[in-house]
Amino acid sequence: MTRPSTETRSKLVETARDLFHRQGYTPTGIAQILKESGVNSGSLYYYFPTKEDLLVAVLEWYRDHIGDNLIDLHCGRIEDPVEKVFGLLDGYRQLLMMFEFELGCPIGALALELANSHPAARSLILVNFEQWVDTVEQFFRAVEDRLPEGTDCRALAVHVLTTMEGSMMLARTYRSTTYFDQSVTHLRNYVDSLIAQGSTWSAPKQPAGIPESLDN
Amino acid sequence: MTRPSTETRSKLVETARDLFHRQGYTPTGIAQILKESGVNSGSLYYYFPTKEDLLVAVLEWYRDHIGDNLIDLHCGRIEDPVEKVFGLLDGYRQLLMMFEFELGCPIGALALELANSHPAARSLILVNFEQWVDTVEQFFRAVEDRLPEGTDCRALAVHVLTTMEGSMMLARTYRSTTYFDQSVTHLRNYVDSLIAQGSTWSAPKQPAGIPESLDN
DNA sequence: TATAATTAGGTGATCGTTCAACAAATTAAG
DNA sequence: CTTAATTTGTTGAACGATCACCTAATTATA
Repeated sequence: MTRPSTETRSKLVETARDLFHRQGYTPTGIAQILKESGVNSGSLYYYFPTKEDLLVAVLEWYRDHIGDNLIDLHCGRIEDPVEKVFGLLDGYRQLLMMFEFELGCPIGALALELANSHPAARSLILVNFEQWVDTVEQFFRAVEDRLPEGTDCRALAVHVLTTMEGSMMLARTYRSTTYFDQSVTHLRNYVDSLIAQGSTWSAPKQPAGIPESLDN
Repeated sequence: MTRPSTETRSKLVETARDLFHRQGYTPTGIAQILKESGVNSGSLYYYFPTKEDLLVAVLEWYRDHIGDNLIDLHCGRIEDPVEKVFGLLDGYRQLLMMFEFELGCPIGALALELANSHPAARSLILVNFEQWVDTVEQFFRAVEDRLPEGTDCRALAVHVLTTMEGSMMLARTYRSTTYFDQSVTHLRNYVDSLIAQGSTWSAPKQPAGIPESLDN
């Protein structure tokens, strides 16, 4: 049975993706991936010489499907760009509740687990974050005229991402969306205040911290 | 040498704390803890029947020392409560830079790693978060009169925590404080707007999401 | 002498990984 | 068209290393 060339490979990526999401990278053993995918070890190592190569394939899958999976799914039908942002956050909220807080942001969890030890994973996680921020940035750019003049839409999108990641962390720890909701409510309140400000006032002032360039 | 009763034990907790912080719980092996602490395996299992018991001891240590370590250390000399909040965040920023983004929030990383699989750890992580939020809440309460009437200081403190955790995640991934700074700047901008609002306007409206009680 | 604590050499199980043999599909030769 | 050679993919039993953990003997304290 050598015909379904890529089928075995993609089944491995799919199984690994699910297990890494639920359990993390290190706690997930090769044996478990083999068992749940119904693939033998030799086939796995035919496609992925090391476990880390499989991890890279999973992160590449996320990179290539983040658009389909998150953005369009959660906020495709909403028209107002600002509502799209919070529709996206609500999508994550639904994910939390649907799987009883066992699943969070797959990228975020892997980020903290692997940032120090797996350089290849780190740079792919970085790319995933960039794409996420890109998307939210576009939403804000679409309403740039409603925001205070000179507002950095990308920095604002970054703030949305950090709020989301932090909120997911608390939600999974507390097994409750209470803190998630509280934090997102404050974020919404902030964005609202920016828009209210935008019609009359000027831009928010620049960072107080020491500026530094991004080096990846 | 049985005299220094707690010395062996506390050396184990200290070593485990450091390794869990740098590498995470699962990737840290008992053998490494024994090697770096200079303790034999029998002694470890005399105090901690399982690896998870050692983890619990580490989290209890954080619980009992969070006041000394984080709050007083980073923002003890600052007088204005709002500045204390952002002084605390700056403390984490310094931690990131001092250890070249290898160290983040020890609780946050463990939260994502263990929330699903280790119930005892989860509830202790929860307690640590609570203490952190308590502290920041007190800071906001001290300036409650400057905030819009009816502002939920605890919810605002939660928002600070989520921003911090999310910002640390991005900082460690990007190995840069740029995004950290951008997010914190927006948080500061928000708090400033609340204070500006507080002198004239009313409270921010209630959460849009479905309210839910905290169950731990 | 009773107890608290440490030493150090183990245990079986699981870790990620390897590999020789094999089967199916593709290509090339007759 | 048939057949042989080659490539592509799969099988499943192993490998050594490390995993968390155990325990009998020993030392120190009270």
